[in-house]
Amino acid sequence: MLESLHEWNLAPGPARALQSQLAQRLELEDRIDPVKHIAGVDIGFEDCGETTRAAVVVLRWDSATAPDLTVVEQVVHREPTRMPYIPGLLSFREIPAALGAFAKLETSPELVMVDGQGIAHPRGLGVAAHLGLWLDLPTIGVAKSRLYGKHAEVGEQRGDWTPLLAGTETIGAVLRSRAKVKPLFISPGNRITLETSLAWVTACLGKTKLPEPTRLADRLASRRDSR
DNA sequence: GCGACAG
DNA sequence: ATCTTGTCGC
Repeated sequence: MLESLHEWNLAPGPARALQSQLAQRLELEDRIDPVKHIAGVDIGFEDCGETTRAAVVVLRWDSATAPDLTVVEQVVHREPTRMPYIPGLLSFREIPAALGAFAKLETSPELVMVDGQGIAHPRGLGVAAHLGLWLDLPTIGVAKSRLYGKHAEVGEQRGDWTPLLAGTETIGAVLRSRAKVKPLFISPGNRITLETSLAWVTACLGKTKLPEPTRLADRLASRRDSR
């Protein structure tokens, strides 16, 4: 479609304007089909950054055997890097490759966890939120550091969390996913609330800092297991 | 004008 | 993000 051809080739100014527009289309209430498969997404780079590699890992969620998660499919997609990293415009650099990976997927996840911010973004459209609009799926942003918002100190215990604030509005949560480790920044992307996002991230937490979907996608995108 | 700044 | 070995600790 015409719009898609231009969406990924915008200059910084127009890109920021588009983010503000698209943010208004986000659904911040739960609209989630019964969850049977959860996908984790992450992007990596090769050839000194010339090639972008998107990785998607799909895990099976069994309410009966939960929190046991089994990998049912994993896909890697490579394509030329289209633009440099610019704080606040990460989605324009990573989403094209991510969509390529999803296109190769045979399984259809009902929930997606993305390495990056959801609505915890200057214009309310982090990579997880932007991808959620394109896939029309519930997405959760799971970032390893802060981009936007303020917060109090987080408790030391695993599971402790404190709201991430933009003025008086809560846009996410700073979660201590594991004791003695830097906290995670969780924020809803699309079709999900912060409360539900926290519940799913917590449910997918293994013994490491990152929830399984993102942890496995990270490993796959980081070049080690991808070949 | 001076910082801050996902991956 | 990426370049990179060993090493300290639960």
